[in-house]
Amino acid sequence: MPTVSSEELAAAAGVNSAKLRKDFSYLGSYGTRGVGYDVEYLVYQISRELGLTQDWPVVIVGIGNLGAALANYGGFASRGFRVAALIDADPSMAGKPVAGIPVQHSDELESIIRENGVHIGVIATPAGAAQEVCDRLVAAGVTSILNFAPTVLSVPDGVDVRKVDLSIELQILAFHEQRKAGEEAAARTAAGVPAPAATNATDGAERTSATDQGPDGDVPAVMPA
Amino acid sequence: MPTVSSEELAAAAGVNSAKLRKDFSYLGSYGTRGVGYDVEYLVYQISRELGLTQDWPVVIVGIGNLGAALANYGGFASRGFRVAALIDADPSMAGKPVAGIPVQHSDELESIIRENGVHIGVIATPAGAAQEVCDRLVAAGVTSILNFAPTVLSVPDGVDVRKVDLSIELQILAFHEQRKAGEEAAARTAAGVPAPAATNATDGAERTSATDQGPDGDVPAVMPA
DNA sequence: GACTGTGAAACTGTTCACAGCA
DNA sequence: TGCTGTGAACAGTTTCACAGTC
Repeated sequence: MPTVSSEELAAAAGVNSAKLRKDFSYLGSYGTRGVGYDVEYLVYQISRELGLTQDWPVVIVGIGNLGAALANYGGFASRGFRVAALIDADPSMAGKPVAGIPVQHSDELESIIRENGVHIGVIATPAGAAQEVCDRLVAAGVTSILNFAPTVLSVPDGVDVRKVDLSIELQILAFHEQRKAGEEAAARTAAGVPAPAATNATDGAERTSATDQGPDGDVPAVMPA
Repeated sequence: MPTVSSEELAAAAGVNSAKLRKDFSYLGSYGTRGVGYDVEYLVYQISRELGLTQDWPVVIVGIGNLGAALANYGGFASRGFRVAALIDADPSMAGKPVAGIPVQHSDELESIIRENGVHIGVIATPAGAAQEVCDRLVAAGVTSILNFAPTVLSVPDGVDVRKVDLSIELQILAFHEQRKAGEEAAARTAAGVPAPAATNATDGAERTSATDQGPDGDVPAVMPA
């Protein structure tokens, strides 16, 4: 399949073709009228725009179950990430290979970062250690941090942090599950009990049920502490 | 602190107070004019709306590093999730306790689901096994699936799937990292090279740098295959 | 006086619909 | 003729600003 139309791509992605064309147009005019998009060229252009053509060395700090899972995760290499080092505070881990990479002790953290020109760090430590690790990473030159520890990290301006909460996706599922149950109940009791306030409390958040398996706005932005 | 104002909450959440008040108003009128929101009551109302007051039994299928990490994750219990069972296809895992819960063989999958009234399943298997596990979960009564395997699952209507890709967050960081580098370069070359197309290609996506550490719309919705 | 709740205004994002090109 | 690229219409979201209540 050398070319693809916006219609085909849109169907595969579960969006409408106008949106897809408009989005692509922001990257440039990479399509051909009457024909569609050249697949190979399009993939290259999008990859470049997203930074997939670059090599990003990353370090993973905290080699417990999660750190090991991340180290073994195959998806990284194909997206331009290279695990430059695995770091753990436990001296008995030092030297042990995980996913074929020997674990290094956290004393080495600063020199590893500097020698490999690492800008991206992954924190998979227990909550208690996360802020200290974060501070050391930043001091050594890391400017982007992916945090799996259940703490909010404070960082200086210019450093990006993204926090991944493994339970938030479950919570979103439970939220919809609850709605499903509620709708059944409402359907049974001919005229359901009205919601306390505005009618759009029960808004159009039904999933498209199409190919939509991604994390996106399905839940109010504000959560309890 | 018995009560809290929309202003205080908004500052803590990194949003503006009007938005917060409007959002809360969709749940009902739980505040008091001149006073603010009663913290305990507010937490309860939001928890209820999000389904946190319910007990959700979940099963985790695939007890490798990631499955074990999930089983050990403390955040689940506090959000109303109860790990009803751990399931793995490897017979040598059977009976072995992980996070204090004995692993069960996948032959038991259907009976575990039925006996525990499980509606939510977590798939942490290799990609190859995911669709089969998914089909069995659905056949046994699961209607919400959290998929960590790098495959898109097909499910019948009425079943929710959320796919978690551990590398997508890294990719978002790399995307911003690339922009940081690009901006520096542009700043150095007095008048930077113009983007191929529209001016808003480089849009206002700078992170607020405030308390914003969550996954939210920072990246185009359409990704390469 | 302080703070919520909410219409209306401003803005942002999506979809339509079609001119323009291969 | 078929499909992109894009102004213009539309829809949805956020913010303003203030009336209403404690």
